[in-house]
Amino acid sequence: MHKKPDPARRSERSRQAILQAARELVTEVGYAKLSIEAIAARAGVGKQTIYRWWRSKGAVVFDSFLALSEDTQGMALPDTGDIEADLKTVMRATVAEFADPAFEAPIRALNMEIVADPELAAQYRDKLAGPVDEAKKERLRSAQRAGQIAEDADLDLALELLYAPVYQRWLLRTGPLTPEYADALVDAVLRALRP
Amino acid sequence: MHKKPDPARRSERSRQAILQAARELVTEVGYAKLSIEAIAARAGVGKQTIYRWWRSKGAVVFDSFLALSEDTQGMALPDTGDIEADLKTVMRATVAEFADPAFEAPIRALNMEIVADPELAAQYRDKLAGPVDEAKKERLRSAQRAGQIAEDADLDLALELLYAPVYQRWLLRTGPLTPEYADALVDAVLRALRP
Amino acid sequence: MHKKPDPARRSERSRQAILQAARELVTEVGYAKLSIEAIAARAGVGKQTIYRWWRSKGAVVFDSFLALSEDTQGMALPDTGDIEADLKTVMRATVAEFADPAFEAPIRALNMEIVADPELAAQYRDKLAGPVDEAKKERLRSAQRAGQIAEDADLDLALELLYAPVYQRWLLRTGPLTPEYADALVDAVLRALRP
Amino acid sequence: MHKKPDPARRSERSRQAILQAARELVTEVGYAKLSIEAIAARAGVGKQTIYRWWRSKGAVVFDSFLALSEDTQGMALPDTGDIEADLKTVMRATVAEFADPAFEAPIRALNMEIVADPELAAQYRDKLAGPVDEAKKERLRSAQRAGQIAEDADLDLALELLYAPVYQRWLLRTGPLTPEYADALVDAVLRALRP
DNA sequence: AATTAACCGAGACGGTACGTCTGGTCTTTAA
DNA sequence: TTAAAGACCAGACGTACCGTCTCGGTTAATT
Repeated sequence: MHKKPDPARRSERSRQAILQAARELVTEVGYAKLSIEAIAARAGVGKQTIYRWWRSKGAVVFDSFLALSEDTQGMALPDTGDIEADLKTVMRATVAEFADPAFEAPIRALNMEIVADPELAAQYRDKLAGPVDEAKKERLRSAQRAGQIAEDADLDLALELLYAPVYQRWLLRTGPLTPEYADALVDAVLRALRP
Repeated sequence: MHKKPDPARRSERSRQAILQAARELVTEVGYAKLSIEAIAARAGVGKQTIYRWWRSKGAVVFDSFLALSEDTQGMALPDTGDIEADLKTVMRATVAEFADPAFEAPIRALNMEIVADPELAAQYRDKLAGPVDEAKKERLRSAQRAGQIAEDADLDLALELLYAPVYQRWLLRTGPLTPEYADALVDAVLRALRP
Repeated sequence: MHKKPDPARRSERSRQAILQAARELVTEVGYAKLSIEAIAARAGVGKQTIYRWWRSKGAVVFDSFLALSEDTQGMALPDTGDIEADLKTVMRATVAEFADPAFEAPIRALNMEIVADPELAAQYRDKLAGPVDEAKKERLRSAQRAGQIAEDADLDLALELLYAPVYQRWLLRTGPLTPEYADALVDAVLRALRP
Repeated sequence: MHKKPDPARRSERSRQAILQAARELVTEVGYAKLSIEAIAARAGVGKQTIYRWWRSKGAVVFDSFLALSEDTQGMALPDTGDIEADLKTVMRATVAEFADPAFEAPIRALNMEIVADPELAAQYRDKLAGPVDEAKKERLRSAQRAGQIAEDADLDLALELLYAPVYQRWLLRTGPLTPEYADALVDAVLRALRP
């Protein structure tokens, strides 16, 4: 019979050290060359302590990003009343973030994990993407109330039309991520959403 | 000094055996648990023969899919004169293909490779995605000539608006891939492209 | 500072459970594969309780045998007046005991411990071998008084001549342990000890 | 299915390095704390190379001693015509060898292995003990021819009477190993073997 | 009766080593 | 020269135990 570990006895110090080590190593050697052995060594922790609390290397890396963005919660998008200007601001920022080489390696690692592991994908949706998407939809609803977007527009689809092209370009490296691209994207999507 | 292998001397029988073994093993054990060792054993081939001709596990898997779709070349999209109907036909087919569980494992493996390895991504663009995209753009150009789409529309962006949402939904498992979804997507994109 | 445990507070129930578990496990999995972890689990006892009272795995196993043979104390050898007959009786019994496959594993384990650990060897001499050897020497002294053995014979050496060959045969598996062998041994040793 | 390695392809260089490393480490850290991991590291060899050719840690250590004494073969005992003097010379040397603290650790390790593993015990008999015992018996036969030992004496038993007591004293640390002890032993055994 | 100090079961912890698996290189033999 | 075969060095895998530690919960002997 398999006994589950008792979470009450979990060492917070070890947990933090492991997550930090994972974050550091992903940026240093990349996700593919990352080993649990190295994480344990860097964190000054026995390997078993990792295996006790995480299912896989991916779960550790995933949690290390979760922990990072726990303070990103509750943010709201700018609302100047001009949906076009606001969206362009947001999308230009998004595009710039993706283009930042410092985030390249870890975010790509995170995405590989999510693609490969449905369970992590679910966690990602619930804990990271979900709240952010809700904030984005709230801004779009505000635009609906202002009559800038059709009342019957499918906001989930709208979000996908806005973000999926950027995501795909970045993930598959199929094109440059420039501010002009962000603007063109917003223009096109707003045309599709016009009342 | 390192001598490059002479492609003329390459054993076609071994190459085919390796590609087939790779294809079989990807579907059987998944990409993550696939090993060069296992491919060599299944193909009845020395490991060196694999290392001589491919850079990495990913390159072998990638080639094994290339070989499969070599006959998919030169296809053209339907052109009944009604861009909306034609696109809905195509997108419904695309959505159905993605939803097919039989292709799930290998296609996901292929995408993981492309995401992780920029060189394979380039090959993918040139040899697989490129020709298909060109055919799709050709259909859109035909619609432009027919006045169904704005003359100055950015066709690359148009393709991304059509396909990226589907790709993202599938890759991140963020939503169901239904015919209704395909139709809604086409409707939205055509609104964005209207003259 | 390190505080020694207070023997008065020792749980007799735990002690017995540990010794019994050790005995069972030695016969089941052999001494080499025996672990303190397994003993603790089988005995339903915390690991610390073992470490508190014993220095090593060997010490536990050793004690578990000590406990078994605590009732063997105070026995005396047969004395019919005929040293040859008596010794043959005793040596035949000894040989039979060694040949019994049921005792093979645990006794071998005990011997490995004694060979490896001088401190346990000392305990063994004092608590197990010593009394038995004294009884054997007493029988030889009786034979000396009866004039069947030289008065100046070295009885320690005599015991070694009798028992070491049997012990060696058993330990190194260098030959069969038969009643005939026991008789031949007694004959030879008695020739060496003749007045 | 399990494939046996091909001995023809075995690397002699690796074999020697492993045996030497094993010999060094046994004397440095003792048998109990010896690890295959350490042997591989010291020998500059992959662990698999050890597991490929040896069943266990014990087998490696055993072989490392075998290799050492391969040149000890074919030796003969002194034969001055005086069996008592010759035996005392030999037994004093044997006793001195056992008492040498430099050989203590490795020889004890070797014996633990032989005691624990019947297969190694068989190898030990055939390759190490056998030839030496034959040489000893040859000397005794010579004494038989000279009329110093009974013609019908059991020479195997004679050897055991001579060597087992020394072996037991050393193994169980039950007494000192002095030249006087060697002499007393020879005296006693010769009395037992007298014609 | 309340306090208190030790033992107790339990099990997490930092570690070491296990025996296996794979990566990528090198060598041998045959075609 | 290429290929099959497979030994080699290297090192990560996930597991088993080590011996230490901390946690609540008895238990027994003082207060």
